[in-house]
Amino acid sequence: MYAYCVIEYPVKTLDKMFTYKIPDNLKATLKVGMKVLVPFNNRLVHGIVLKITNDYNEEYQLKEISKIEDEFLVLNKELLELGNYLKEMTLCNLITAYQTMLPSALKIKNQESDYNKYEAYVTLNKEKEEILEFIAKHKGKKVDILNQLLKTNKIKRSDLDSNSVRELVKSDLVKIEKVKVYRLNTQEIKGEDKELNKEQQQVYEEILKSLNHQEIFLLHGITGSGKTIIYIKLILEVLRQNKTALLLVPEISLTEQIINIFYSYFGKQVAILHSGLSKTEKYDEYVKILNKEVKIVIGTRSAVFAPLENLGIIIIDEEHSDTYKQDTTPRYQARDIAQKRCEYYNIPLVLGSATPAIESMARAKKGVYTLLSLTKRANNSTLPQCVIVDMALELKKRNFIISEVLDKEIKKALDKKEQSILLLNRRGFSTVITCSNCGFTYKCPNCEISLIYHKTSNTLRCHYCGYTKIKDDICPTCKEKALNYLGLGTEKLEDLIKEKYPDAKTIRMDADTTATKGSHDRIIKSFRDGKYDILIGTQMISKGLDFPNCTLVGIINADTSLNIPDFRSGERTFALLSQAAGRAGRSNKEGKVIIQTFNPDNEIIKCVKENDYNKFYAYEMPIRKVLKYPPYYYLANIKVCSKDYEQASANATKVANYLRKKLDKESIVLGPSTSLNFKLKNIYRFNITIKYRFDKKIKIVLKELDEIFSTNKEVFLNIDINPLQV
DNA sequence: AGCACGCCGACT
DNA sequence: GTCGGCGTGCTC
Repeated sequence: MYAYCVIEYPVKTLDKMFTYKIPDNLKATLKVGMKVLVPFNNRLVHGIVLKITNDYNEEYQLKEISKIEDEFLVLNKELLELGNYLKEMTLCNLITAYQTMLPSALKIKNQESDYNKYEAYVTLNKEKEEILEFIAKHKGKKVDILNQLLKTNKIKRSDLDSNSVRELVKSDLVKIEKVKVYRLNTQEIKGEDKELNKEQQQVYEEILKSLNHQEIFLLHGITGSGKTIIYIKLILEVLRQNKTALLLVPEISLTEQIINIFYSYFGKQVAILHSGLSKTEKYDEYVKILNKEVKIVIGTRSAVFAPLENLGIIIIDEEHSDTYKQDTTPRYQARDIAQKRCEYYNIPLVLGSATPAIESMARAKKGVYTLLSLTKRANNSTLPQCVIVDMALELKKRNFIISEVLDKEIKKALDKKEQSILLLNRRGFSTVITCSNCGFTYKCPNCEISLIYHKTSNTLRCHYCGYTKIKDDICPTCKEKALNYLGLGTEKLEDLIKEKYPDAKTIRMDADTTATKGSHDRIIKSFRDGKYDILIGTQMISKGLDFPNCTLVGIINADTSLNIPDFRSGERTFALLSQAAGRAGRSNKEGKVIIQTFNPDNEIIKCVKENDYNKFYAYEMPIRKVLKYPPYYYLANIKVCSKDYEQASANATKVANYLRKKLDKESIVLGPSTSLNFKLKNIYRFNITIKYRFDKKIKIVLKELDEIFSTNKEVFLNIDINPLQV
C-alpha cells in the first residue's frame, strides 16, 4: 500500500504530493487525513496523508512512512476537499490551506507535547473492609481523607493534604486518576423562552422551510430588530434534528453579549473559537468539537473550518464585516468557505446584517440569495432622531470639535442622568489631504477615490491607476490656505470633553485602552453599569453593543472614512455610521444622533440620517456600475514586491503587460501604480488591479504568474482575489 | 524550507 | 593544505 502526502513546507516547489510506502505495522491504522512523519531529503518532516492506493508504478525506490503523528486527529473527507477549494480559491499552497484550517497547537509543524490538561483525582484502591480496618487502627488526616472518600469516592487531589495523599498512595490504599479537563468552563444558565414577533416569526418559518436543502438567505434587519433570537430558534430546531450548527461573528470581544445569550440557551453544547484564546484553550475547544461533545460552534473567521460533522446550518452575523476576509495568505473570504460547506451538507446559509455588503444585496436582488427583512425594532423602541450638523458653519462660530447642537445635547443628557457615546471616526486620516476650512478632498478624475499625499515628492497620487498631480498651496474650492491632514485623537478629544464638562465621568475606548486582555469587556461593562456618563471611542464602540441608558450618539467627524482612497469607503461609512447611530435609544427612552460633517449634502450621510439602506444601495450601485467595481466587476489585485526598487518597478510593468496580453479583451488591467504602503519594511510594492467579469482564464493566468515568480528570489507576488481593499 | 555539494578565496 | 563563504539543485 502507498500513501500520497503533502509535506509541511509552504513553498511552491514542494506544493505537490510525495508518495511513500506504508509499512505493515501501520496498514491497519493509517487513514486518509492523518498527520504523519515521513523521511524527506535525509530528515523527518511532518505531512498529511491525502490518498491511499494499493499499487504504484515504482519508478525508483520509495521510502516508508515512519510514524503516525496523531491517530485521533483526522481531517475528514469534507475538510480535505475544503482545503483543496481554499487552495484553488486563493492560489495558496495546499499545505498552507490545511495549516490554516487547523488550530495553531495542531499545526503540522513542531507538535510533540500533550496539549491536554489533566486534573488529578484521588480514589480508593482497596475494598471497603480493608479501608475500614485501616481507619480503626489509625487517626488523623489520613483517616479523614479515607472517610471522605468512602462517601464521595472521588476527590480532587489539590483539595487534599498532599503529604497524607502521598503516604496513602504509598500504602496502596488510594490511587491517583488523571481526568482530562477543559480549560474553558461554560456556565450553565437557563435561557428564557422568548416569543418571536410576527415579522421574526415569518423570517424564522421561511428559513425553517429550507433546513434540508441548500439556500442562501440574506437577512436584512435594522439594528435592534432581534436577529439573535431568530438564530437561536433556528439552531434549536437544527439540534432537534440531531445536526450541528456554526455561527460566525465578526469579533468575539465585541460580541460578548451574543455569546452569553448562547451560553444561556445551550450551555455546554457550545464551543467558542477565536484568536483571543491561548493555543491550549483553542486545542481544547477543537478536541471538544472533534469528539462531538459540542453541537454548536461560535467563532470568528477561522471558525468557518470548525470540524463539525453533520452540519445543519451556518449563520454569519454582521455579514458585511471586513473581518471575514483574511488579509494575509491565504486570503480567503469566510463567506465563500461557508457557502462551500453548505453546498456539501445541502443546508441553508444565513447572512445577517443591518447594513449588508453591496455585493450581498446585489445577489439578493438578482435572486441568487433569498432576501428576508426585519423592519421593526423588536422591543418596540423607536429609531433615534438624527441631526446633521454642518461643521463648516460651526467653524465660523469657532466651534472646532463639538458643535453647538452636540454641546446642548450632551448637557441635556448629563442633566437627565442619561449616557452619551461619542464616536471619533479615525479611519485612515493620515495620508489624505483635507481642507480644514471647507472639507474639500482631492479625488482621482479616473477612479473617483481620494488621492494619497506623497510627502517626498509633494504630489497627490491615485494608487489605483497612477494619476499624479502636484499639491496646491491653497484649496481649489474655497481658496483658503487650509489644506492639511485632518487628525484628532481620542485622547485629545477626551481631554477636551473633560475640560468642557468637568462634572461628567468619561471613559475612553480605543486601541490603546483595550490593549490588555479583558479590558474591552471591563470598559463595556462599567459603562453599561452606569459608572460613566460619556463613552469616547473609535469604531470599536459601534458594533452590536446594547446600552439601555444611552440616549445620545455623537459622531464627531463623519467624513474621514468617506475620504479613504477605496471604492468601498462609502459603503463602510454607511455601515459604521448606521451602526453607531443604532446604539442610541435602544430601550424605551428616546434616542438622538448628531452627525457632524463637512459634507452635509453628502448622499451617504443623508441616507444614514434617514436610516435608509435601500436608498443608499440605489445611490451606490450606479457608481459601481459606471466605475466598473463590484458587484458589476470582480477584482483581483497583484502586488509586485521587491527590496530593489528597479526590480519591483520593471517586473510590475512586465506583469501588467503579461496580463493585458493573456486576458480577455473586456478584462481591464489597471496599473502598475505605487501601492498604498509603497515602501514598507524596506520592500517596494507596486499594484496591479484587474477588473473582470466572466473571464474564465483569470485563475489560470494568475496561477501561471505565480508559478513564474516562484523561482524568482528578488521579486515576489502577492495575489489577492476579490480583495477588500485595493 | 533545509540541507548537501561544490567551487573559490583566505589563513593557522 | 583546509576552513568557511554562499550559489545551485534536490527532495517520494
